[in-house]
Amino acid sequence: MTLYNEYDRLLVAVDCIIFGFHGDQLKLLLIKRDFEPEKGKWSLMGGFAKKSESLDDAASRILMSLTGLQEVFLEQLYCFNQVDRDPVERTISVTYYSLINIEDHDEELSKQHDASWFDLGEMPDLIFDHNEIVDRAHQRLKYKAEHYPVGFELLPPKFTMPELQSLYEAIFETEMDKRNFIKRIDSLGILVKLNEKKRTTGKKGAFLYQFDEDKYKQQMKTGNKFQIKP
Amino acid sequence: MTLYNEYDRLLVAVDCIIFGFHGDQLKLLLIKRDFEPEKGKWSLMGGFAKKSESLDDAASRILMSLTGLQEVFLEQLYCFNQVDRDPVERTISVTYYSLINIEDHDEELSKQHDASWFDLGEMPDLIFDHNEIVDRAHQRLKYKAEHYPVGFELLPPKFTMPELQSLYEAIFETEMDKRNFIKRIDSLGILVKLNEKKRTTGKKGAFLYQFDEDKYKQQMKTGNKFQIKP
DNA sequence: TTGTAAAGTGTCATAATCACACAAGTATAG
DNA sequence: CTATACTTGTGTGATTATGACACTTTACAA
Repeated sequence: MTLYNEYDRLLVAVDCIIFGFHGDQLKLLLIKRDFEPEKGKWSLMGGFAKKSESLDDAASRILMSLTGLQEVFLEQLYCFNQVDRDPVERTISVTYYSLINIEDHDEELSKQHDASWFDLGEMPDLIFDHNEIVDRAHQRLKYKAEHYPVGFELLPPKFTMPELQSLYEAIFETEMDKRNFIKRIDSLGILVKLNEKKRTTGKKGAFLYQFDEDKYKQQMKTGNKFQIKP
Repeated sequence: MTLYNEYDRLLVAVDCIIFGFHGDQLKLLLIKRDFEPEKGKWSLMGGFAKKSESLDDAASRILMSLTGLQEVFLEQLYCFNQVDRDPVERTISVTYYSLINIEDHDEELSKQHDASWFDLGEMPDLIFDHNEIVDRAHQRLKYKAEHYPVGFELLPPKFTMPELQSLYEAIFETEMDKRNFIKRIDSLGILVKLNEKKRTTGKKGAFLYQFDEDKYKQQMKTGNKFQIKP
């Protein structure tokens, strides 16, 4: 076809912001680049879009190649489009953020990419506009976690209330009152309390809970709104 | 430079969702295509990204070319990226939505493009995935209007309370109680009440108000949150 | 002057939010 | 075996926000 001949074609990068949570800290998985430009600097994991592949699929592929994970939370964030953002050639970056259970990812793969986890509060300088991208991803995560049950994506399937609370505190960068927090979570009616305790923290041990997708859908159908306010 | 030689370059479309408001109705400005493919069908106004121009600038240019307007609310919405969304060639579309005062746009220009306004509830079938794009834009507008004072972009500088209310009702697709609505708006402390009345509707006439950007910033600084709930 | 159409105004009951402190359970150390 | 240390788990009441609700005012037109 020649219909669109007169127009420019652009390089389209797909970059992934990969969130994890461990030890009260919200974390990001970054790679140390072993290729030009900016070889040796830290950056988001990325790749280039292919003609025969959707960007959603490209993001999945890139995430898979670094973490070994598929079928995890992955959502488009924003298209960064400044003309000079990549010094080599005009490139736009369509970014995707992902929420993973940090225990699930393939450490072998991430070693191969010289990847490592950084606390969100202690990010190194990243290449190009990647620091700006991370900021926007964090903003989006705050919004998303407030209005949708995506926090559980960052936890193991079984988790304790104190863990859940400290996750939300990390996301929102606030402290919360534990009684009010539990009251709100309980009122959502979307968790199942198990008869097991996790004993690693403290001496008393804390009961484990599971998120129940069906209960969540049921609650939303009956007009209940998911919301966790900072 | 040859660093990125092995990668594909893609066509990048920039499409604009242009919202207006008139007579209690939220409206969209669409064009009847006079070019292939899908000549004669309705579509969003769009164009292609250029190598030497940011997408933000491209969106501005496209909006300007249809409406004559510059410096109006314009924000990136989403990058639509299905492989087969354009039958001619693989094209991704980075979309931008705009909120304009419908009285301000250049009718001459829109005539030249065979453009016309449609009520959001009575949209024709659009080309490609443009109906899906419109849905997403409306969702975003709902969110944005709830949390930021963007509604005023859709009104003339001076407007009445009933006009403002019917704007929000159109955006949220709900009805609101006018006493509670006015109470909430008043409590935001961001409007200036003028000593003029608009007499076109009804016989009594309604007082005119203006949005005050400075007051808004002041309110936000003092911890007041903008919010208009559906 | 009277009718009409839309604008403008206040109260109260209910629900949501927020601040706040002590007891319970258990592993470990003495 | 007893005491200690550490973290979990639980309830109430005051304050604030929300939502339902109906009549009066204004000014134009007949």
